[in-house]
Amino acid sequence: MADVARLAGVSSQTVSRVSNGFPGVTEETRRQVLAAMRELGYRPNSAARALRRGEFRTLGVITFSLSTMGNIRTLEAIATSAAQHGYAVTLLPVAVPTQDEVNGAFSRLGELAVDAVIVIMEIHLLDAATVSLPPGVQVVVADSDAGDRYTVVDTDQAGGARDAVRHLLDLGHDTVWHLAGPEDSFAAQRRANAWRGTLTEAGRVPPPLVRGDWSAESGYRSGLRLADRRDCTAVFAANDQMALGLLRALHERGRRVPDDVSVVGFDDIPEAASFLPPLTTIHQDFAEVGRLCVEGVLSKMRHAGPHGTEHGTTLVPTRLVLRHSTAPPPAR
Amino acid sequence: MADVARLAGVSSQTVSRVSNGFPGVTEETRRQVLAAMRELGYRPNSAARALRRGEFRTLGVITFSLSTMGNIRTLEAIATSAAQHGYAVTLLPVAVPTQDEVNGAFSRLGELAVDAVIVIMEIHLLDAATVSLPPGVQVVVADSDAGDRYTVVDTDQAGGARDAVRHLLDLGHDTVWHLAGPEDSFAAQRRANAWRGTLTEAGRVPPPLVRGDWSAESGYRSGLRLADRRDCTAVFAANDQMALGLLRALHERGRRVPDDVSVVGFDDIPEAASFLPPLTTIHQDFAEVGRLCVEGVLSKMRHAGPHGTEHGTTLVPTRLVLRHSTAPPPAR
DNA sequence: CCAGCGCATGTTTACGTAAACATTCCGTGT
DNA sequence: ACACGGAATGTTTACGTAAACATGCGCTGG
Repeated sequence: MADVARLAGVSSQTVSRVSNGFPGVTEETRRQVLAAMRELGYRPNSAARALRRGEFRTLGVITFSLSTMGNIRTLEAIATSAAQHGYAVTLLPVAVPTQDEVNGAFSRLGELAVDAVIVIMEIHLLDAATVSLPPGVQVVVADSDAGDRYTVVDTDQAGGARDAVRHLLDLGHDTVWHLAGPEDSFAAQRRANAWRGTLTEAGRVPPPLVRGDWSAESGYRSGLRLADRRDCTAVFAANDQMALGLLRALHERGRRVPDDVSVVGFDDIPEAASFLPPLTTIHQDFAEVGRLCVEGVLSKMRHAGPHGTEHGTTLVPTRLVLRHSTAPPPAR
Repeated sequence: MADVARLAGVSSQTVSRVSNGFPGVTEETRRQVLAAMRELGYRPNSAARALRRGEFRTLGVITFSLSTMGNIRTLEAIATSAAQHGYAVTLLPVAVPTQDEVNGAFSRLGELAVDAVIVIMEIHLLDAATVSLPPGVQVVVADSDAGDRYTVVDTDQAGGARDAVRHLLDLGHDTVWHLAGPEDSFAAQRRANAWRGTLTEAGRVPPPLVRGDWSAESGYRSGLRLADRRDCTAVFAANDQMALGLLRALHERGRRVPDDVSVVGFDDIPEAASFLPPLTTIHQDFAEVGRLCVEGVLSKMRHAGPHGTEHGTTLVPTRLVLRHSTAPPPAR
């Protein structure tokens, strides 16, 4: 910076002003400074900048393995949205979802160059960890509940599940089976609860819940069992991958979709339109979730009161995407 | 830090030594300092640290949309591997793959808190951009070629494609059709070249190349055309998504897989095992690619000579995963 | 015609850390 | 007993930036 100032024949402070786009610099001077910067290949040193300003212009994102499509899409939206606000995003991968690992991530985060944190994670592992967060670092949680203790942005899991079940009921099915996600997932829990609730509200008897683990393979295994039940004509799978496995199992057992069995998924992954048959599913707007996470955390940073901010949950609506995996039940 | 020093009754320099795990501190003193740190909730300020040390312990990753499974898995491996080396990862998303966007990403990167850069991207957009990189920032490119100008880590695209084609030839097919990825992708180009080369070597006539864009939808569209050709008994799809679309098209047109047509994919996405039928495909080891990117860039940082380092390409081998989408051709 | 004001620019300083150098203190060998 | 060496710790300083404050200059209005 001193070199630039020397070359441009100004003081380093003026260089600083130009570099930050501050007013109070003549157009003429600005041009000279910019020219000097270019000539010397000057780059502001972000460490010094952060030290001086007391902020990093960086958001930390804590997440488990990026193996689920939802997390990835959310992450991508976060990165894009953060960039638009002039923030960078640094990734804090947590290899294994254990309390120890999460604690580790949070304590590493303590010495990390980050102004705020977005957590894409089930909440229960978070509870014991947050205490070690440096004061003043705001947190927003995606994909969880617990709006009373954290600021949460999430897909409207319940609404989506309700739409899926209603759609199948409207087609004339007596009841709807549910291929659920793993027990320790709040998203899975809420989809399952909404499924049960919607059925009960409609006066139907919820069949026993079938448990999967999000993977296509688990959908396939569950599907093999479901395929043998003649009274199963409609299945709501908690995600598209399991729906894919389910489709395969039904096909292998000679049960046609949608003629014999209707299937609805959840997520609307890009491939869902190319399943056999193309899958009717609940579309999640991950981009919106990511965007809201960023805006939420930035606004918390700006308005952080002395007594902390109040929390709450923001729900992002879903959308039922009709394709070809659902139909009225076969005539009896 | 000064507060900690005061409380522990030592100088700030001793605190620094403890905080960095340096030798030359009595066990007794160390304990006192650690206690003081805990009591005051001290966190080293990473901005000051970076300013003083001249390094950020952070790697930048530039990538297009995280929409392809390969990029994501590579990114995840990079993040994990970087964490193991004590490095954080910051994400530089490039929304649209245009020259302008890439240039923008690189210039933002100039003022970013990053010691080195890993680029997950096709090389041709990179050429004009790199010039603006701050000196001393090392670059490693994943998923591309151009080992003469950059240090590249990539899957052995050609080897994988060769294995796929040979497998089909070994089953007795006369020739193998190829459903290629988009023209501007080097990966697609290299898979296509290896496909053609392997056929020619074996004395077969390569059928016209069918062009897709990686999406399942494009695989479906191409598949509809392929399905009508009775002389097409074996297809090598350049990725699993297109293979999925292809499977759907063949099924719709009544051509059985693998009885009438054999299909081999590329990538081995987790869902491939649940396709109808389970897809024989080429497994890519993205985790290894990511790991090698990190190690490569770190080693370049350590051994950066005055005249720059020499480049080169590291290839990560693939593996043919046999499932149920391939069989000998139907008897004529 | 000059006081006074506002704008463009310069000077000083502090941000938190760690390298380099300085000091202290203790034990050992002669 | 004393000089010496080495280990533990302290002191000084610089890293690059930007806020706060200071300066100088031209222009306006009474």
